[in-house]
Amino acid sequence: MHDYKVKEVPAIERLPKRQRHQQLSKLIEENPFITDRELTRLLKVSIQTIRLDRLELAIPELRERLKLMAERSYDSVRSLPLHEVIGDIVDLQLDRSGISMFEIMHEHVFSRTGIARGHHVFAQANSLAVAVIDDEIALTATADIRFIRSVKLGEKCIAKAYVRSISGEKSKAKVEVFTYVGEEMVFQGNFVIYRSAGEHIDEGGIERADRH
Amino acid sequence: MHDYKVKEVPAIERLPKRQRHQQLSKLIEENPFITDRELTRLLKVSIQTIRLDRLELAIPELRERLKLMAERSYDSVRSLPLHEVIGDIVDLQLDRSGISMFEIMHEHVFSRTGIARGHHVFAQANSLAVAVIDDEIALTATADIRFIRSVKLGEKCIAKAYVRSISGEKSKAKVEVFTYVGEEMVFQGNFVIYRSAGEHIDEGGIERADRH
DNA sequence: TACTGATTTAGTACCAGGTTATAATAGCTG
DNA sequence: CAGCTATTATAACCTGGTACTAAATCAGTA
Repeated sequence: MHDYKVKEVPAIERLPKRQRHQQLSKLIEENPFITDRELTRLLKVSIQTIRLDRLELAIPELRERLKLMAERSYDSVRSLPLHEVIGDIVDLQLDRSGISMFEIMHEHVFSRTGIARGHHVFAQANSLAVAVIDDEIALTATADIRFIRSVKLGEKCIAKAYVRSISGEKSKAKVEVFTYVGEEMVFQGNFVIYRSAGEHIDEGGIERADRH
Repeated sequence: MHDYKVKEVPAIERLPKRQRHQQLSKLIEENPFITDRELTRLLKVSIQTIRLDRLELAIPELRERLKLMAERSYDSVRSLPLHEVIGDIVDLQLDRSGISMFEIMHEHVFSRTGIARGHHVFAQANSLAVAVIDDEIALTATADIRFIRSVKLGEKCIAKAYVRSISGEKSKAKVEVFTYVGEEMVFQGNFVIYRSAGEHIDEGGIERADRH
């Protein structure tokens, strides 16, 4: 039984499936939270096809994907129940103070000078200022910042944030952040952070917020 | 109907449940990957009790926990774009003005609210402010910024930078940046940018911070 | 034309890890 | 004893799948 014949012909019109596979991979990579059912809508094929595709491409099911992501992050996370932060939080006292560490890598510097781009240093400080606020929603309102000296490739930035006032205005908090490399202060910022002040914003998304 | 009488009595022997709650919280915090069934083994109570406990303590089920963790990590993994200018420069007149465009994507927002993280909006403005300075080295010295309204997923931010002063101080330039979504101003910042001003700042041997 | 084989769709049974609701039981306590 | 809480049991249902079988569709080719 001469089984082969597909190989001999260049198989020009075998594209549709390949294309779909590419699209599928891309879609899932872009949004790992997508279900097969949602994918059927996007790719216009049956759910079985989606599943066969995932099987062929060795893409695990939604739950496995989320579990893998959770595991990966769990390893590197020091059990903060928190928001997203640039830099590693090494200490955090909500509504009081916080410390994060951020090492300047290649991708953070101007390649020609090895000097860190300002917004990375800012991002560390900003996300720490947001993280230290103990509230459901915290957004930066204003910031007054000073880059005291430039930070270079390989340096470790230690940012220390202090919540200065929660008084009076309930919906705003003032946070001071100082970033050091060693003993030396390299950045200083005064942030005003909007906070939800105990209000509950329900997006119908993930949480089940109400439940009583 | 006075619902409370537990309060009146010191409730000395109400401990077992409280204790279990404490243990439960701790166990789940230590290992968020644990299932209810495994918890029954550890706490020696029925699975219903575990679930009632989680209900009371507002601890979501395993899958929700993993999803939350995955979301947190997914957000932070995609921190800041690593390269050069953030946003697309659509117009640039060195030492005068510049315009860049930056679309807020999934990776720029808090997943729960769809609101962009401040440092991305800042990053666009900052990198534009640096780009507009016609010098070998340009670094942010200070910035005074205001987030006028929050920017949301899908919105296109148009940042316009104007170089306000090169006078007097040769080594500093003042740059104003306004960021708009449509007609609406969403961010405003005053940047002071250090520039090499013909002088040669020897940083790691190479010059020119940016551009191209 | 009929056969072959890949692809796609459909349908069923089953699973984990739950939620929701309802009821029964145990244990104390006034 | 009634009345209460806490616990356990039972059953129906849900999501987002896996595993398997089978049928339908299309393309090529002998």
